[in-house]
Amino acid sequence: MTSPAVAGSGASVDEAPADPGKRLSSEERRRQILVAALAVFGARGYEGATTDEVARAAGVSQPYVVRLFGSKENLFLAAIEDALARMLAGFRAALADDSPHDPDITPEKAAAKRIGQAYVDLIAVRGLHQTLAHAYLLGSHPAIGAAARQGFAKVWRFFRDEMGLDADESRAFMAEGMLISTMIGLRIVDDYGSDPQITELFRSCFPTELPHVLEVLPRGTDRW
Amino acid sequence: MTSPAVAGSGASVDEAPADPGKRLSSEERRRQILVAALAVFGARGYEGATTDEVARAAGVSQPYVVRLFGSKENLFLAAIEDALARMLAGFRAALADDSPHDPDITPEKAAAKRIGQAYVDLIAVRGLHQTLAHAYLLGSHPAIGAAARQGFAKVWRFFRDEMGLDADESRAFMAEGMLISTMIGLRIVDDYGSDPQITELFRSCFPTELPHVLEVLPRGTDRW
DNA sequence: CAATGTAGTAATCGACTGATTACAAAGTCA
DNA sequence: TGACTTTGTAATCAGTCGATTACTACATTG
Repeated sequence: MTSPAVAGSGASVDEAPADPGKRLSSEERRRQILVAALAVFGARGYEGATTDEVARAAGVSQPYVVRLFGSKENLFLAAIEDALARMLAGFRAALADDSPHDPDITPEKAAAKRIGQAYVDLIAVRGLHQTLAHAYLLGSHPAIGAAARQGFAKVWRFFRDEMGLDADESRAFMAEGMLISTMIGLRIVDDYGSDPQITELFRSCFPTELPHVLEVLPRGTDRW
Repeated sequence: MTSPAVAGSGASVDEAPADPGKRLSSEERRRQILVAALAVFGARGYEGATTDEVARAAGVSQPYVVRLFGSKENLFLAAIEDALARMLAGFRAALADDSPHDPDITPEKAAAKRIGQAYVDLIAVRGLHQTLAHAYLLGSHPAIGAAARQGFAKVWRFFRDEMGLDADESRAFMAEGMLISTMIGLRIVDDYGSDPQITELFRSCFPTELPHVLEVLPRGTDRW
């Protein structure tokens, strides 16, 4: 395994392997591998990703990845659980944030804006949105499908119960989220500025966060 | 190849192989294979699907699938092109439909409703929504990513130019579409009725089309 | 009927990949 | 120091999959 950097059919996901020869606790190594896994699974999907690519991105050997997580399937399940936990943590922090906001809008509107921003900010966690989106499409898979449904329902419950939105508002929120995830997975940002239609679509989706999004999203030849 | 019906790790997609021994024109066979491809790619994704599974679903041998389309990648590209053409054809038919509508709503609202309905009706084309959604997540893939971006932009242009929506309305439309695709890919319908939260989410997404959706969407042990 | 083109398959190959095994090296602690 | 645990790798295997090759059977046409 570990083919000599043949650069597969498309993007390569190169995480910094950190300084070599360093021994870490298995817990810390596990966290590193999860970060790498989000990037690789996000770019290639569950089946398209290889444990070897995750390993190289994390700076460890392929067998070690398999041993730490038991199997590729378990690694993917751990990755989406991690992604979901990060997302809900970000949402809860944004919800609890009581810094002064524009007095012209209601506190509910202000909270909604913060949470939308938190969702967009998660773009910075490489592959998080894409990995979740991939998981959402694997409903037919016995193990992954069940986990994905549970995760999706968890987000729904956050909007309904913790944020206090009604069903229609929650649906609208999730719909915007799915669109944003789709556009990230599409790498539509690559065409921003070149195609006027795409530019318009992009502007419409990130009305306020545009500068931040363009900054945090690698473009052009940059691969992730 | 063609393992003896070992039923992979999850769903099996069994298309009727029609009566055997029948020779068809390559054009007709191509169409059959595209139907099978949508079902298989939709359930398993691009990398997860195998040309052998597509072949069995279409009732032909695996090498013939490869020969007719050149490669698995070309087959996938043909599948998403077919899916998109079907979708836009459905949209255009719904837009042109001038049957009498509720006089309480504007013609624009009525057209929007018809097109939403047309989108939901495409659920009947097995795997169409899911295959497109998979394609949308492969933005990093050199060939598929480019095709997916073009297709996505095509839909956007339909809403803006042919349907005459403004940017915000178009975005809202596409967002709802992405949410619907996600819920289909998740197979959330499987949990409809069992989990009250899911039932609510589902009802919120298909407010009017619910009976039709529940009818057209196979549930429970039924695999697709 | 011969000739040529078209639809289709069986067999098989080479590359890839997840997993396993066996082993090495570094820390830990009595 | 020496036994034991933990982190980590090299080597390799068995299964899978897309693609290729070589072939057969049916159809069409002159």
